[in-house]
Amino acid sequence: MANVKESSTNQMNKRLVTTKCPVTFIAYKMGNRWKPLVIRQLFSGTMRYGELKRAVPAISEKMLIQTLKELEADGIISRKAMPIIPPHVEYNLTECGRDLEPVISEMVKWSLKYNV
Amino acid sequence: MANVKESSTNQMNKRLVTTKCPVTFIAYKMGNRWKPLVIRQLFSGTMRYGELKRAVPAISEKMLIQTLKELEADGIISRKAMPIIPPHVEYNLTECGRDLEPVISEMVKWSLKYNV
DNA sequence: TTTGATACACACTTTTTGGTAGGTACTTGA
DNA sequence: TCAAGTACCTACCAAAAAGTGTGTATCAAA
Repeated sequence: MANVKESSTNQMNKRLVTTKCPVTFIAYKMGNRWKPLVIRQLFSGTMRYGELKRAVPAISEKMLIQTLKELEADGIISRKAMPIIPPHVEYNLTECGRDLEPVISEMVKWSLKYNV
Repeated sequence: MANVKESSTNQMNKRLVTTKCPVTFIAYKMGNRWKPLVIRQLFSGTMRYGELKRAVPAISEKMLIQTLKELEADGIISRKAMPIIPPHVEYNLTECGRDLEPVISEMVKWSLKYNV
């Protein structure tokens, strides 16, 4: 997405680890700072870019679109842009994204048990 | 763990996000590069430092102890050091760590469905 | 005519993570 | 006496992630 040095040991290890371990694989798909928050919003249905922005107020616009682009590239969400002015863009979970529900629900269970 | 600037926006957002979102909370606990691999090893029982090193060959010693220290600090694993020479140190999952099993199993399911 | 809303894009800097390469202490076996 | 095994620790550097600030086009309302 943003300036990756494919030849670095870091990237080699990342590839190694994500191909050898299913947990690390999914962790890289949905485990960074903002992805879970965006995914969670979309569980309740279609949302526009601006709605997402307001729903996750602490996120910067850069991180929001970056997150959305990555999720889209990974097939977790879909993007539908209406060719009108002013622009109107809708985001949705794909089937793959909706399949994250049981994963997320187990994560929430654990967190509620061991979090404050 | 290593040189964190508590006052940065980065850290503030991290705190915000991990306290407000249970998914992000657990993601930070077990979702970085090496933690899942180490945790997985320990699912099969007690292991010594050197055994873990051999079981996860690509990991550097620095990352291995760093990973172990963090998991220990988070109460996910326990460390037992025998006061003998040469040293003998055993690592184990705590109850909290073992409770990651259902989470991990859901993650694996998703990964196997959507991975190559 | 300026402002606001829409949904971004891009250059730049700060902060964090991960990797490299060395060293520690102590003992046993060759 | 020299190497090997045990379980680490530390300083340093490269790379990635996250954050800041500005700019884009188009239209409608004030």
